Amino acid sequence: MTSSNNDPVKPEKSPRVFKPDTQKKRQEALKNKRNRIMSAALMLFSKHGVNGTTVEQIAEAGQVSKSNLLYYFASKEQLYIEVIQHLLDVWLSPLKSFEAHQDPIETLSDYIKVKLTLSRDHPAESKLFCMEVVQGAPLLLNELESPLCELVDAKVKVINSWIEQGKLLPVDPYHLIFSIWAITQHYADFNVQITAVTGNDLNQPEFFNRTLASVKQIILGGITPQPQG
Amino acid sequence: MTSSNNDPVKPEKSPRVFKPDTQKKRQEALKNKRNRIMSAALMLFSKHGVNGTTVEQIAEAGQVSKSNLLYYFASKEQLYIEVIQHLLDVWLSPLKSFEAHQDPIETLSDYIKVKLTLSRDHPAESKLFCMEVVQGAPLLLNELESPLCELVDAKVKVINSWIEQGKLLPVDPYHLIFSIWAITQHYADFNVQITAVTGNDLNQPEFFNRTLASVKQIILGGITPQPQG
DNA sequence: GTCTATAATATGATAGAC
DNA sequence: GTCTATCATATTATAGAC
Repeated sequence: MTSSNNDPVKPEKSPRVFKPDTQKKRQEALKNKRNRIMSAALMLFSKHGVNGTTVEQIAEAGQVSKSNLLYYFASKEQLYIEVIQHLLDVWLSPLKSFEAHQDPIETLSDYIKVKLTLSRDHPAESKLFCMEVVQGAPLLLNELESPLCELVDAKVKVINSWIEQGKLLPVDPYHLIFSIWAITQHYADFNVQITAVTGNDLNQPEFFNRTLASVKQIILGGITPQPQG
Repeated sequence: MTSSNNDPVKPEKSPRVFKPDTQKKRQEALKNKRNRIMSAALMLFSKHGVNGTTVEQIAEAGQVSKSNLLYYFASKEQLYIEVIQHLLDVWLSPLKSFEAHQDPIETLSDYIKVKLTLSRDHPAESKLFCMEVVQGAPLLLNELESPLCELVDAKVKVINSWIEQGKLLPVDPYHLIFSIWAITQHYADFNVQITAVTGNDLNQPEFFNRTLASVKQIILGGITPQPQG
């Protein structure tokens, strides 16, 4: 990076053969470029769909040439697959964080907050996931189905145990989970409609907080046991 | 074109010049053909997106030739626009049916049922609407925004009046409406995921009823006033 | 109104120099 | 690794006969 090569167009690409960590830097640069491309692809895919996005548009947004992009990714489909797979990491993680020994209302409340925060901070991921599933998840389903079912089944058991302990009013755990997903993701996926109707979006802190409170109230209000007496 | 033309491929296209209602029949046939094409387009657009669907595929599904399709619709985009516009009729109608003088829980309950029934019986419409909005509703927004806002604002007033009368616990009306939309539409749009997780879909009557009951419980449970004492 | 070419273009992907 | 052609193909739309 300190070499005499100061090409302003690609400052990250000046590996010095003298340095011992050249290999590492090279790999980093490569990784960064791939990430940049994938990030650009995610954005564009989520806005215009996969088939509505050209390789050239992605290349431009990722600040590489079209053929250079195809050097890093064998094909557009391969790029799409990698973007989708990368999505799943972001997507499945929040569900892992709720456990039976915790207070159900608090746990569900946290989960709603995490999901709504995800909708605010990663709308492109939410939208692309949405479109993929809406269209039948041709790519996603094989990879998603098994881990998703396991995760959901585990959480269903947790919810059922809460109900048995009287900590939660009786409710179908599957539909409870679906409802939380549906509502929280709706604020990302349908943000255009929401903004059209309310004039607000989740990036406005007051609106975020109001939304969070309302969603909690609606979802949790019907399943919170009343204090006896 | 006279009665002797019994081409079996297109049985609906045999208008007899002798009959006085030839004009009418012709227009009907034309309308039917347009409807068939639009119906095929809706199905394919909802499955593969607009850009993932070719005119030829639509033509095949609609049982017309590609060039014949382009005789009825000036362009693919024009066809798409008409499909989307046709959607709105189906889409905005159910919201019209709730009024202030009715019982709120019953009214909201009916609305949820109507919306969930729509998800069961018109999943393609739901999905295409979803994809269009997710992608920013480039076509839809101009047409949708104004009538949607009016409708929503009117319903918000109804809900607020219910709350003032103590018939409904305090809740943000906008988020209540969004939540109902989100959950009910989720069962159409994400049906692949729901089937993957539960093994069921809304076309199974038991599952439909269980879903309806759960959604009602979750949505209405938190906003139904408790009987005093 | 319907069909068979065919034009016009867009786009994914490759070849080969550097 | 990156670039400049360029190929190969898919696809929208049109022209013109019937």
